[in-house]
Amino acid sequence: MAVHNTIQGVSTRDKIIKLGRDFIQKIGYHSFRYQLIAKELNIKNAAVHHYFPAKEDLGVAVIEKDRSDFLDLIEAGKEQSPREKTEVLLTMYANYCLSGKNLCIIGATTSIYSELPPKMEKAANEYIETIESWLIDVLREGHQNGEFRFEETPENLAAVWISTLPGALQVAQAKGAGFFRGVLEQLRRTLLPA
Amino acid sequence: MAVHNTIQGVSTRDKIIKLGRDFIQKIGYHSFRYQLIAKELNIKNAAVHHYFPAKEDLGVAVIEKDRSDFLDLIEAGKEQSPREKTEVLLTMYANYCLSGKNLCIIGATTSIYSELPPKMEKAANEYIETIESWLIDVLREGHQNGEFRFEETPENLAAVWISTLPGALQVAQAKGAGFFRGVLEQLRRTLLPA
DNA sequence: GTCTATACGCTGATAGAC
DNA sequence: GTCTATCAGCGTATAGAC
Repeated sequence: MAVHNTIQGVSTRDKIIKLGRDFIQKIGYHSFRYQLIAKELNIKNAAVHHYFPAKEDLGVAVIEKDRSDFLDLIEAGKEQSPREKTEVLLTMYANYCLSGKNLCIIGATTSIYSELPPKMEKAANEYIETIESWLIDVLREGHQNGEFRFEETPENLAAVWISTLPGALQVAQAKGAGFFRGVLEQLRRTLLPA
Repeated sequence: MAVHNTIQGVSTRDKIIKLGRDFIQKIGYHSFRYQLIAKELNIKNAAVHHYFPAKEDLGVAVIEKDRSDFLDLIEAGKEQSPREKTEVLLTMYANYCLSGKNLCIIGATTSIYSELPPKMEKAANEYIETIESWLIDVLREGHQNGEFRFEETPENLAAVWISTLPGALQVAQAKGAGFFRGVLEQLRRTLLPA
């Protein structure tokens, strides 16, 4: 599909997913419209529907793309220390904040969770599960090798992190980037209590 | 206005605000419609518009009502210890989780922050500021009297709390109530590190 | 793959009678 | 204060030509 475009670099389909993700993270799934993507790509509404017949199809593709990118990221860093691995996650969120992405995928989906079409709910659950289970493993690994010194369970600590990061990204819109930096500083401390 | 209704108990206007808050916390501001309120009160769409001509007017009223309720709550507990005061906040959120309220007002507003009408943005900012400044004071008070033993600044710790609580409420929809309890347990520990 | 054109439903909102 | 009636606008989605 779209062979010539693929050869040139990025297919229209991939551009749509990328733009869809950008818009969803900036204004949320409900506020994002196909027209925004069409305008950006200088095509028409109907052309976007050619790739993703229903909006929820694109929604699922965006979630899965972001999950896939995350898996690539952790695969690339699998030889790093636990501390470095947690920094990957924190840096990812710091970049969201700095680049005007007001929501992560977790926040974008859970803030409208009760309204999600079944396929999107399923994709969101898998997405969250992926990050959570990875984080639990990283925390446990760091605890066992002595790099981390927290006293709570890796499960509970991971639960706090995947709640705090989406929440802080949202609240930082009202309180500013300094607010978010303070939260990051705090999360780092939870790994090494005095 | 609506004197006879007020005498009977609760005015239609107050019922609309209460229902508006319920719906906003369950399905979010964008998904909530006047028709849902009208149906619940056995009146028509136009009747709701009589009290709140524009949807954002009701949005503002809901935020201010929730802020007012919170102020009443902390006024009632002003003689409590810092520890008891923090429990008031945690219990409030635990009740959200248990009563099917998927979003707090902070989460409901910050998840669509970039799309908020100016008046709602202002109301949201005041709301967040109210909770944040109260919490900072409580944390500082508890630290000074020795009830809390955290090592970070009250400002940063408060920032974490008002990010974590809205975030955890959202994510708990996907992970279940046990997830939320784990987060609460963890937050309590941050006041008393080992 | 992209277009024009259009249908459709829904929601916010208004006018005016009662 | 509540109603009936109605509207305009928007967003999703489709049909069919090119």
